[in-house]
Amino acid sequence: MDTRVHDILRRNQLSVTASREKILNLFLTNTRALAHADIEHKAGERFDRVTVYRTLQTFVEKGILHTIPTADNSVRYALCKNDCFEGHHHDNHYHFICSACGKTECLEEFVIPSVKVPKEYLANNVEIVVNGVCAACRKK
Amino acid sequence: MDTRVHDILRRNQLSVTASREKILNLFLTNTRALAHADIEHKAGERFDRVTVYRTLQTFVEKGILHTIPTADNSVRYALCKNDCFEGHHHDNHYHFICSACGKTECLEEFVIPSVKVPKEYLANNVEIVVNGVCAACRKK
DNA sequence: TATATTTTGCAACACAGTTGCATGTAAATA
DNA sequence: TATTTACATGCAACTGTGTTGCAAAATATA
Ligand SMILES: [Mn+2]
Ligand SMILES: [Mn+2]
Ligand SMILES: [Zn+2]
Ligand SMILES: [Zn+2]
Repeated sequence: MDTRVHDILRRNQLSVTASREKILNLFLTNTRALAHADIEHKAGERFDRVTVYRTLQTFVEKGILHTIPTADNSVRYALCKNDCFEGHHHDNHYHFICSACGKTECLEEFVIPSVKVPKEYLANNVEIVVNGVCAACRKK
Repeated sequence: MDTRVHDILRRNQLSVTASREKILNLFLTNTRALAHADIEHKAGERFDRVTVYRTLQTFVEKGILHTIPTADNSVRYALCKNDCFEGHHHDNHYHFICSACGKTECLEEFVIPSVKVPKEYLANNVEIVVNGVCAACRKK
């Protein structure tokens, strides 16, 4: 169990429970984003489906996780950087999904390009998802 | 009923049925993208849920409609331009969703900006959805 | 019009996600 | 540490969305 797990939960005024520890640990020990099903399989078996849903919901509300929109309309979750907090996400980055292995990554190192909108329109937020093949899969 | 309805169906080797006419007409007489629920309400009442699903599926396969990914994971459909055909979509544009009225538009007039990916990665396809407020809603 | 081919509606199902409520567990307090 | 209080969990039941098989109906074709 990653040592940060306990701290992150306390910092967010969450009581430390087995399911929260287990699920948060999954994200701290994996670089890739996880779908609900991944979590239910890896952490699950031991926890009720509803508990997994509620835990993920809580983590998103607290700014511990953020969701990633995908073209196939399945929700994935990834760790937020430290500057997200309750009700205020600042996840100014876009995402990459490998079509071969399904790996989903936050690309935090690149700047979101500016995107045009029609005259008189106001753009608040730009969601970008890049589909492609990751380095590991290209070598195969 | 829009005069193009019949032609579009025949051009795509689809038999002309009441549900296909009605649903296709909805898209030709609306500029905005429609969700399944919109269609079921506007065209529905008269058609079975399953028929609406199958009709939309067929239209997407034929290249008459394309789907739009949204952050809230609900599928929306919009008319393709003429250069899409069976199994080959060429919808190189991004989308705008108004957070006030829900209007969803294809922004065909702008170029998709180039987006960086990590070294050794291959980018195949970039999905962009801009959330904001449309001109009509800003004036209110 | 008669026939072959598609499409439709219905029922039944699968799956994701939500809600209410009683019980169990963690945190706060004494 | 023992007690109290607040919160998290599991279960059952439910809703919404999308799919499938099949018989009946509608369409296209000759
Ligand atoms: Mn991210
Ligand atoms: Mn479009
Ligand atoms: Zn990969
Ligand atoms: Zn609007």
